Order: sequence, then C-alpha cells, then structure tokens
Amino acid sequence: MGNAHVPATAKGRATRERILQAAAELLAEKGAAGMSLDDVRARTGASRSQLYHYFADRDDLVHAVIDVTVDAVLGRQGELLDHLDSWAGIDRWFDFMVQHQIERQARGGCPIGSLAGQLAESDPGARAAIAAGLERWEAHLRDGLTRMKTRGKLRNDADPAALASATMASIQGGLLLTQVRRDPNQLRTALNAARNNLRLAAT
Amino acid sequence: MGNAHVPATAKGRATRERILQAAAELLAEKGAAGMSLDDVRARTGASRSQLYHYFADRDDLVHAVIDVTVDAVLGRQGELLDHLDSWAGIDRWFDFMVQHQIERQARGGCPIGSLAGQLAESDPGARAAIAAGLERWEAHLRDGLTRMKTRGKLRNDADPAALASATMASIQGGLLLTQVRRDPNQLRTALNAARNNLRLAAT
DNA sequence: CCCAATTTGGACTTGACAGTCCAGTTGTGG
DNA sequence: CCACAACTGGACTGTCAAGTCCAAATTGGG
Repeated sequence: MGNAHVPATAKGRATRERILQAAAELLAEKGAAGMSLDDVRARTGASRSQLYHYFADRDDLVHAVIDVTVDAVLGRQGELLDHLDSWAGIDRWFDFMVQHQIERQARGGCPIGSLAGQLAESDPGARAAIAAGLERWEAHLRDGLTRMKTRGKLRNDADPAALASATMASIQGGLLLTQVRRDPNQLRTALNAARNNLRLAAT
Repeated sequence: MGNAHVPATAKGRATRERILQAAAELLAEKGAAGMSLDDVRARTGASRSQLYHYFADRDDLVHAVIDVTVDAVLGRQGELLDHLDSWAGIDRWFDFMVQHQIERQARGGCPIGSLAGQLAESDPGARAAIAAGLERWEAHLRDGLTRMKTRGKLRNDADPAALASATMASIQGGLLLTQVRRDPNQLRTALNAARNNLRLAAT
C-alpha cells in the first residue's frame, strides 16, 4: 500500500480536490459504509490510480473527508460563529440551524454527528477526527460565552465550558431526533431548552 | 428470496432467539454495516439455511434486531421508567444512565441512537423502527411528566411532550458526545442542563 | 409408528469492493 | 527541449458477503 502523495502540480491539486469533494457528498448521502471507492470514481471520472495516488487507502480518504466536512460546516455557519457572545447572536445561530433543517426536509442530520455513530467504535482515527471537529465547533461557543462572562453578562459562577458542552449535546441530540423523526421541530424544541439553560447563567 | 418463517417448534424458536441475540450483540459491537451474516453464523453455529429460514433477508434481520435492542434497553432501565413522575425518580434515571456509561468506559453510546446515524438515510424501514423505539422510550417520560402536571407539580402551561422531547435530545446528544470523547462527564453535563430545563416548569 | 411439515447442512452462484501493478501520458525545471 | 518526476488508465487479483438451492435430518400430531 503506497503512501499518500501531496499533489505537486495544479492539475494534481485539482484532482485531489475533486475526489475529496465527491467523497464528501457521497459520505453524507450514503454513509461511511455505504460509500465505495467505485462510487467516488463514478462521480469524478477518476481512475483507481488517482485515488491511491493521493490517499493511502480507504480509511485515509475517509479521515480527510471528515476534516473537509468540518470545514464545510464551519464555513457554512460563517460569521454567525463569531458572534456567539450575545443572546441575539446565539439566537441567530440557533435559528439558522433550524432553518437549515427545514430546507433539507429534516434529512441527513448533522454531517459530523451522524458519522459519530457510524465510525466511533470501528475506526479510532475517525473517532479522533470527529472529536477534533466537534471541538473546533464547540470552541466558538465556549469562547463567545467566555467573552460574555468577562463582560458581566454571565454570572461569576457560570462555567462556559460546561454550558457549551451541554448546548452541543442539545444540538446533536436535536439533530438526531430531527433526522429520525423527519421533523425539524425536534431541533427547535431542543434548542429552546438549551437556550433556557444558558439563560439560567445570565446575570 | 423466500419469506421469513415463524418458528413452529420449540427448537425452531430457540434457534431464532439465538440468532437474534447474537445479531444484537454484533450490531452493537460492529455497527450495522460491520455486521455480516457470516459473523452471526460464526457466533451461533447456525447455517445459512437457518438464517434465511427465519428472516427474509439481511434487512429483515436488522429490523428485528432493532426491536429486540429497544426491548433490551427498556428492560434494563426497568422500574426506573415507571417512576418518572417525581424529581427524585427522574434523578435516579439520569444517574443510572451516567453510571452505565462509566461502567462501559464511555463506549458504544446509545444502542438505539447510534443506529440512527447509520441507518436513517439508507434504510427507511430501519428508520421507522428506530423512531418507534425512541417513541416508546420517550413515552415513559412524557407520561411521567403528565402525571406530575396533573398532580400540580408542573405549571399549568408546561408542555410534557415538548419537555420530554427536549430531554431525549439531551440524552442522545450527551451520549453521542460521551461516545466520541470517551468521557462520561459529557452525558452528566447534558443531563444537568436537561434537569435545569425541566425544573423551570416546576411549580 | 408414520408421514408431512419443519428444520438444518452446506455447496454453489453472483456480485461488489479494496487494493496492486505497470505501462503510458502529461507536465515542468534546468 | 529533454530528462525526470508527477500523474493517469485500466487490467488484474484476492477476499468477502448476500442470497439460492436441494437434499438430508428431525420433529410432532394423528
């Protein structure tokens, strides 16, 4: 099993990007186990050699796709993540996620979270990558809450880290219920509860 | 593809049970995609014919296993589920789940919830079975909260259905974070927040 | 006890998929 | 413009898993 190569030419970079992009879509559509390398080949027109030139093996590709997926999620939420230091900013963030689920007709759940159940027990590397991705996400909220505490908007005994974790749990759980029940209100309800809990720490 | 047969003799019933039991273990250990029928055969000593005699195909077996898994979860939580009509009862339930994760070293997550991300998009029948299972679980809490409201322990404007849903979201999200981060405190934190939210509806 | 239904063993077919390999093509720095 | 590295096409192998099929064994009701 040859090692993965970093593309050296513009053409190579483009190929690698195309593969990653298609693999990310397929992973979201068909799940980790459902995505085959032949699927990726079909969607990109790439040959086997290309896949194995840029990625050591299937697992290597999956790990790379996880990172790309995290980037995509954080990118999509964009500026919203920089303003999680006010109640209004947090509400906008919550509303955005609910709206997103409505548009997607409650399909797919969280691109990161739903990989967790699929890979956490079978692929340690993937588990680590997912954990790292969730951490990057949660950090935005934790930092925002910390700033609020500094500005006296949160009580002195508030624990931004715990508040952020509990909120992430509500997000992930709400998305899971939304996905299983095909009902975006599940996320709305979960986020309302998360909001209530955050508010308890308000001054 | 021959249809599934209901066992007619004691021996047949025993075989079907053995298969279901082993398949349930394997599903929890290796995930939905990771479990092969050969794995089930190896663990039970059953032959191919036996599998296909009692189950129409792989999907049929998986659906049956989901039901069995839900029964196992509800069974394990046993009486606790009958006393979700007091703060103390709810706390005991929460504590039990956290303790269970500690004992399992934060591995495996929720046997039901982690199947959601694996099957919700690829197997509609499984999605329905999982939704039904979660509903059975949530119903215990919703019923308990409803009794509390009747007894005046919850405010008149409290919505037991929404409270139960939000709590389930915290449970599932807390378990997901616990699994990914290999840290049972994630569930503890999520459940503390869920408790705070429930308490807001107290009289 | 006997016969029909139930249950079981296991060979076989088919297809999918990961990964290897090498020859051929394309790009690029000197 | 050439030599070498980067890149690509695609045939090939090995493995594993799902599902089919039929004959043999077992069981239980009459």
